[in-house]
Amino acid sequence: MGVTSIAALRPLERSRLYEDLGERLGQLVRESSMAPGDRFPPERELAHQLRVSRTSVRQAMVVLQAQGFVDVRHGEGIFLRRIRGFGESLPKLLERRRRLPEVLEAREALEVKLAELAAARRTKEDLTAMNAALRLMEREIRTKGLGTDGDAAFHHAVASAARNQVLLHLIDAMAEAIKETRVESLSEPGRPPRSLEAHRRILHAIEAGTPSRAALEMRKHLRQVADVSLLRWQPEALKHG
Amino acid sequence: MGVTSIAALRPLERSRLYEDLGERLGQLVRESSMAPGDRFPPERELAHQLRVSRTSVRQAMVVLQAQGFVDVRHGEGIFLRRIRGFGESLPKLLERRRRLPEVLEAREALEVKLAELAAARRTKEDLTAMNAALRLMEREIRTKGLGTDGDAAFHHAVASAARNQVLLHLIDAMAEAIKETRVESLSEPGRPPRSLEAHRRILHAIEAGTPSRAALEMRKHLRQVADVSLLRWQPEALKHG
DNA sequence: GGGTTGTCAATGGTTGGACCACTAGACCTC
DNA sequence: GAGGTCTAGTGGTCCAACCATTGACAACCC
Repeated sequence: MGVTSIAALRPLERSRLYEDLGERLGQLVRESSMAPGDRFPPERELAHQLRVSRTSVRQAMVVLQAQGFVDVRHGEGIFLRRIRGFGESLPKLLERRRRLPEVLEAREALEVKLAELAAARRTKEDLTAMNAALRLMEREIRTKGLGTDGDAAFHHAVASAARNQVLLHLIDAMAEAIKETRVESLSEPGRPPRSLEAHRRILHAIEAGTPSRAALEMRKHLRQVADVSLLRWQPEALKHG
Repeated sequence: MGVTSIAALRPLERSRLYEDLGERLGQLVRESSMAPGDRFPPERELAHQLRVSRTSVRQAMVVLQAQGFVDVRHGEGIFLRRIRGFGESLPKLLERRRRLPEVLEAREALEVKLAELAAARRTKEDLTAMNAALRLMEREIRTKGLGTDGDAAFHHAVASAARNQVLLHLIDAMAEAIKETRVESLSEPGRPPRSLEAHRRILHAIEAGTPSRAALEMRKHLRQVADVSLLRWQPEALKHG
């Protein structure tokens, strides 16, 4: 075995200072019995005590603010909003491949509802978009592709038709992880044509305006998607690393 | 009517510079035909062209990075990851009260699935927590409270029992908005005791380990919650401002 | 020629310090 | 006491410098 496989020689990746600070602040929150509404020490003091510049503290805070964990009020101070998951961002959570089973479950939760709503609210334009997506998928498959682009376009069209920005935002936040599940699933032999058929059934239900049937077809479809060895659920206890 | 109600005199809230920058970058992304993978201009140049300090550009980028919209690579540059929803954070989206109907729909999507999973995966400890939550809710109601704390504790216990960190993260991100819907709903006359009953039925299903029934009961419960005038769906077109 | 090494410019990462803007509370005046 | 004024504390923004990483290319060596 060559030197390249020695664990100690893998490229060491340095985290950014503001990320470390975020974690540190998480510790602070969890270990100091702070409650929602409590004020943090001033930025200047945090900077001094943690031996970093105020700029770095601010970067950390700006992120926490955007994630809704703290409330930064000009002239007043920085206040804790919620404790659970403090500092954990979804992108970071989704990076780990072993989370794919969880992603599938979340995807089902969201997309079944999206299909249901889409059946009730879709416009003519929405249906046009869905049809176009399926034609694209068909073309991809005919030319020996997996049909991932058409697949993605279809699900996006459904999500748009549901007219719910909150749901749309949640599903978008998982977009990248979902893409992985899509590739994983469509790579299974014989899968693309079956997937196309499933999509057609979903579209018919949405076209017919029958929410419950749309939900049902979407659920069936996603269960099928999840039925790939790599994507199956494993209890926490069995996972390594 | 006093001067206090003149719209122009409401406390004008200044947005932060980095927030504006985020939006501006969003414009840039949408209007300049950038594609995922493309590189942004260097921070220094953006700062110069937008007439702001590099610090402010960096704050904006740090947020976008945390939200997964860009990829910041030391020594290389900043790269676009995804376009849809660029710069829109969930907390900001949820701030608007008129989104409550959408929140309810998202909540149903997630919690029905959580209940289903909880019925399959709950441990003895999970059930203990759920029972404790219901006892708390009962106590609150007996003392003329709304039972919101017990309600929250119960739903949290269910979410934990589902053993899915992704779903947990999503529901947590909406925690504050959900709290509003909870108060809104439990304030309806006669609602708390009925809500408690619904919770009992959910718990029984989870206890019995019957996912489909747990899902059903949770759905019924949440439809009930949503049945309050303020929380009903209104099409975009009818909304003001 | 072909690989190795050194150098350098571009670019993000971090710092310290200055000054601005907002808030709440202390204080003063009447 | 009501009202205004002042001020200390705190976040918001800017600047200029320097550090760290990357990639490209020149210089070198065999």
